[in-house]
Amino acid sequence: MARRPLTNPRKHATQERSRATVDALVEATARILVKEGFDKASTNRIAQKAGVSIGSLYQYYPSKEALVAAVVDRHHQELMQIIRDALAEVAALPLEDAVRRLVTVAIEAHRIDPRLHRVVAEQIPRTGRLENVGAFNQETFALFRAYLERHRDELRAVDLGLAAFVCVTSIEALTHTAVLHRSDILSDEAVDTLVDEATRLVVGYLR
Amino acid sequence: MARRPLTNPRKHATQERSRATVDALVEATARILVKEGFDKASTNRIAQKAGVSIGSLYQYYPSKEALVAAVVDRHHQELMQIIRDALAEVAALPLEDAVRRLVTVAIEAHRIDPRLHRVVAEQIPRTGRLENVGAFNQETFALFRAYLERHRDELRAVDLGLAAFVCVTSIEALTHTAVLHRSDILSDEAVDTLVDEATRLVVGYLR
DNA sequence: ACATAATGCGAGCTATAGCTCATATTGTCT
DNA sequence: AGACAATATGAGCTATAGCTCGCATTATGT
Repeated sequence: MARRPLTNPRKHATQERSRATVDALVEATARILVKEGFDKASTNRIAQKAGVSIGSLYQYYPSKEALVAAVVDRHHQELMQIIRDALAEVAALPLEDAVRRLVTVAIEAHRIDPRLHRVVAEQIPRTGRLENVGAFNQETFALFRAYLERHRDELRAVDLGLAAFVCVTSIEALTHTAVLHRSDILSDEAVDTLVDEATRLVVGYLR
Repeated sequence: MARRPLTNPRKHATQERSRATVDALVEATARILVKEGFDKASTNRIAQKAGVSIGSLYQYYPSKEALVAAVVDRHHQELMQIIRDALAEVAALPLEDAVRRLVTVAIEAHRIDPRLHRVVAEQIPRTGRLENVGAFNQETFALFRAYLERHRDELRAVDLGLAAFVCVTSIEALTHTAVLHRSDILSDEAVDTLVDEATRLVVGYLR
């Protein structure tokens, strides 16, 4: 296996000024990745676009990969928060309502910044953040599983861990693929149909 | 958008000897990608491992990306053939039998060489082969849709194009994710359960 | 105000990746 | 056998990416 470069930030910035620098670097990295692709995202270019010197860049991030990883992590934090909120929101709703809402939220989340989402998905293997993604998914599985446990009376007999895997993976794939490769399915009228179908898929499976 | 390097082969090799050269190059690229990762796959290294001079490499492939694209394409051809065969095989089977068989085949296909499969999945964005993947999926959708048309009497009223999208995307995601990230679900005993669940998901949705 | 720490700077070094081209070898055809 | 095309070779050029380091500037605390 290839040895990966370090991807953790170097210092923890304490002053206001330096936090701004760090933010600018991550933001610039994201913008360049989206607009110009990974290859154009050289450290010099990132520093330039961030309005920061190359020296400062290396004070906070030990490598280009670390910056990309920061972008990936930031995006994942945002997504996880959306998922947590959504699952808290639907905790008491009956199965079908809950699933429908979750599917809708998933589509909305993917639509916030599809280009960044695509880039993040593409860059994950490079960042050595695959394990993090594993953890990320684990949390989602666990949260959804908790919902299922609470609503066990609405379900058929089924291993809840496995069911959570099946449902979450399917919903994620459908929304992800639709947003990134099938914008035709997502016209304002068509979205509702997709939501209906995904809901039916999951609900039909669970009971 | 970033301009991508050319990814098409340069000349078409006619003699026996040169075809061997080309094969060795693609094979070496695949091996290096799997064992050492994209960064270590320099053109010099590929040529060396293929037992071919760097000059010869550039006679057939204009860039490193072209070689990676060749690996991706080759893998996709193989997968598509498996899918075509499987769908031909189940064409006359009733819904549940057909789906169960397809899910099984999908898992088997992913298991042939999981590490290569993972690498290919990771490298697709870099190769500019996303459109090809689109086409690849289009064909799969079309083939499965044809099956659905033939068995319409077993299905509820549903847009077959959309249904094909939902089913194929779900099956692909479940098998892909299970093989790459959840080997626990794929122990010899557990596979059957996964097959059952995936089958139930899809069949329940379709009727 | 001064000392000390935190942050910022950017010219320039090192390494290596991608690639070319002049030349040599091997195959094909008559 | 000779001529022409196809294929193979690898030393070495060019460009640029990643990164360091010595020094300048700005903040903090007393």
